[in-house]
Amino acid sequence: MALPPKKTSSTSPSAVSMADLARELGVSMTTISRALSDHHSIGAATKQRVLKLAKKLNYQPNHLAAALRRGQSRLLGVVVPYIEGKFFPSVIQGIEQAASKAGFSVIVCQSHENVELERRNVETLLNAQVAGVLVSLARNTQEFHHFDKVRSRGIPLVFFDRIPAGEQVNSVVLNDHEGALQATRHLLEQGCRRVAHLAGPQHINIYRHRRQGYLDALAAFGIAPDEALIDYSDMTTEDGAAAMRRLLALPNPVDGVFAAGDSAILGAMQLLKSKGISIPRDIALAGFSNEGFTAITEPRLTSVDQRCEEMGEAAVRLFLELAAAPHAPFAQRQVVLQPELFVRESSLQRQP
Amino acid sequence: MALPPKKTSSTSPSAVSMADLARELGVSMTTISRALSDHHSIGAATKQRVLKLAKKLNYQPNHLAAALRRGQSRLLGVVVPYIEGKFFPSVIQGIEQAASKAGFSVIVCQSHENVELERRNVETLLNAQVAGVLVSLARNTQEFHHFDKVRSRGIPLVFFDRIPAGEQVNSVVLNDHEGALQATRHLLEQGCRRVAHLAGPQHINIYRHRRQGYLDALAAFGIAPDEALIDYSDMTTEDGAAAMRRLLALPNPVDGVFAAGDSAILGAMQLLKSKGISIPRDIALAGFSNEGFTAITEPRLTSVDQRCEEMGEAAVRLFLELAAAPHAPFAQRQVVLQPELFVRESSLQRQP
DNA sequence: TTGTAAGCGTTATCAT
DNA sequence: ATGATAACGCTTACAA
Repeated sequence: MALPPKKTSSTSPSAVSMADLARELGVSMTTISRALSDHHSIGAATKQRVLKLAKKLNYQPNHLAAALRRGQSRLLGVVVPYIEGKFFPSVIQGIEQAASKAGFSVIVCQSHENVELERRNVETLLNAQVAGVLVSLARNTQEFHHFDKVRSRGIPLVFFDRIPAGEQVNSVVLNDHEGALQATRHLLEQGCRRVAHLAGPQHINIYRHRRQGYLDALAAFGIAPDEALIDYSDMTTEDGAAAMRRLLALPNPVDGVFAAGDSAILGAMQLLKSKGISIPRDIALAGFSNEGFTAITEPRLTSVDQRCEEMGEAAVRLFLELAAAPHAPFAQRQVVLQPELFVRESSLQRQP
Repeated sequence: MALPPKKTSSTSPSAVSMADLARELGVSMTTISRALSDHHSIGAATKQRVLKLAKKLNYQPNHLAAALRRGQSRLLGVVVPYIEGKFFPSVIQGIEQAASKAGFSVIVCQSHENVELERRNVETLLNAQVAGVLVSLARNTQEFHHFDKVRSRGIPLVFFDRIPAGEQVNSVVLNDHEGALQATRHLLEQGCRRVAHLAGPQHINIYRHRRQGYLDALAAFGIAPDEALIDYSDMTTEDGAAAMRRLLALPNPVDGVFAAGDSAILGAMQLLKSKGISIPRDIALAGFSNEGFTAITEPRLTSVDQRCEEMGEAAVRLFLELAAAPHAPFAQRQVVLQPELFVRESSLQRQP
C-alpha cells in the first residue's frame, strides 16, 4: 500500500485535483474529465470508479480553471438599480431559482440609479467572465454603448423591466400598458370621473407605457385627457405628496388618482389623510408594483402586481436560449408578462 | 444608436492579452505584468509605455487567469437569509461599498432561511474561489460544519448579525442587548408597568440578547419578570397578532409591548387596532430593526435601528484584516456596533 | 474506449 | 530592471 505523503492535514488549503484522481486510479486526466462531465466516450465501469473515488476524496471541481479554459464561467451577471423594496428582490429570487436549476450561479450588482456605476458594473461582470448579463436599467441611463462590449464578445444580453428605448434588444417586460389600463378602468368603474395620473420619467419604457394605459382607459370611457391632471416626477413618496397637494389646489377637484408607482401613491395617501380627505370616498387611489406596504396602509392600497418571479425566470430562460444558439439570428426576442390588479380598499365602494 | 455590435472585427470574442502587449512593445510578458500591477522592479519609462499601450488597445485583465494562478479571486461571497425588507439590502450596500473600495466584487447568495441551501451556497462560493465569505445564518442553522471547509482552506470567514452559538468566530454584531434595553427602558419611562415581550427563537444570538436586554431593563426598574408576558415565536406578522391576542386575554392586562422584530410588532398593532384599543394610550409599542414600514403605520412605530451599512462595512474591514494576516492568530475578532432607538408615536405620551 | 499534449492568461521563480 | 519559463487545473483536438 502506497504511503500517502499527506493525508488530510487539517490546514491543507489545496484541494484535490483531477490529476490526483488520475494518479490514484492509474488512468489519464482525460478519462477523469470525461467521467466527471458525463461525456459519452467513457466506459460505464470506469466512470463509476472515478465517481466513487471523487466522492471519497471529496473532489471539488475548480470552476475557475474550467472557465479559463473554456473562456467562460458558469456565472450569470445581474445589474439592477437597487435591491430595496419588493420588486427587485423577487425578480432576483426568480433568477436565482432558474439559474441554479441550469447550473449557474448569480452575481448581483446594484447601479444605484447611476449610469456611471452601471457602466462599472458591466465591466466588473465582463472581467468575471460571466456567461450572460441580465440588466434592468438605471433611471438616468439614456445611452447604451456600455453594453456594446457585452454583445461584441458574444455574451447573451437580456434586459428586463427597464429596457433601452428605441433599440432592438432581448427583453422581458411586464405589459405595463395593460396594468395601467386595468387599474385606471377599475377606478372609472368605481365611479371616478376625474382621475389624475402620477407619471414617472417618460424616457423610461415602463412609465411611458403606464401613462399610455391610463390615457387609453380614459378614452375607452369617453373621457378627454387633461394634461393638468398628469404629474411628472421621480415617483418618490415626497413627489407623490407634492403632486397630490398640487392636484388638490385645482379648481375642479379630482376624485381618483392612479400612480405609476406605489411610493408615489403612498405619498399622495399620506397627504390626503393629513388633510382629512377620505379615501376612497372623496378620492380613490391605485398604485403600481404591489409593494409590501400596500397591504398595511389604512385603507390598504389597490395596486398592480408585476409577476416579479416570473420575470426573473423568463429572463433566465431567454438567456439559456441565446446561449444555446451561439450565433443567434439577428432577431431579438421579446417576452411580455401579464400583470394582475390587486384590488383593495383604497379604491372600493365609490358607487354604493 | 448602438445597434450593430460590429466595430472592429465584428465577432471578436477574444480580448487583448498581456502577450499581445508584450509582442507589440517587444518586451517580455513579465515586464507587462509588472507594469500593470505596479511592481517596484520596473522602469518608470517602460511602465508608462505599457500603460499607454494598454489603454490604447483597451486591454482588460483576465481575472479568471489571475485567480487561477494565485489560487484566489477578487470576489467576496456573501450569504444572507433573504434580501427583502430593509436590513439585509442595507448591509449588502455597506459591503459592496467597502469591498469595491478595496477592489473586490461581491457575490450574494440567499439561504432562504434554509440550512440546506446555506450549505450549497457555501459550496458555490468555494467553487467560485472567493477570497472571503461573509455570512448571516439561516434561522434553522444550529450546526456549523459546512463552514469548516472555508476555514480549512484558509479563507477568511466573517459572520454578521446572526452568528453561530457557542463558537469562537470572527463576527460583527449589533449590541442587541443594549438596543432592547433602551427600547424597554423607554417604554417604562413612558409610564408602562406591565411590558410584554415578543421574543424570537432563543437559539439565535440576536433574539436571546434582545430578550435579556428586555429583562435587564425591567430589573433596573425593580419590576419582576413574568414568563407569562413573554411570547416565543418566529416573529412573523401573524405570530405578532396571535401573541397580542393571547396577551389581551390575560387577567392582568399589559400596557406595553416590546417586540424583537418589526414584523411582529406590526402584527400586534394591527390586532390592537382591530379591537379598537388605542396606541399608545392603552398599550404602547416598540419594535426592532427600524424597517421602512415603521414610518408609515399609524401611529408610526418606535423601533431600534441596527446600523445596517456600518455592519456591512465593518464586516469587510474585518475580512480585509484577516486576509492581510495570512496565518492569523488563533484569536477571533468581535466587532460590536451600537444601536440607536428611533422614538415615534407608538410609544409616546403615556404619562401626560 | 482511452491517452497525449497543447493550451487558456496570469503570476512567480529563477536567472541575467 | 528585464527576461525565460514553469506552473495553476481544466478542456479538447488528435492519436492510438
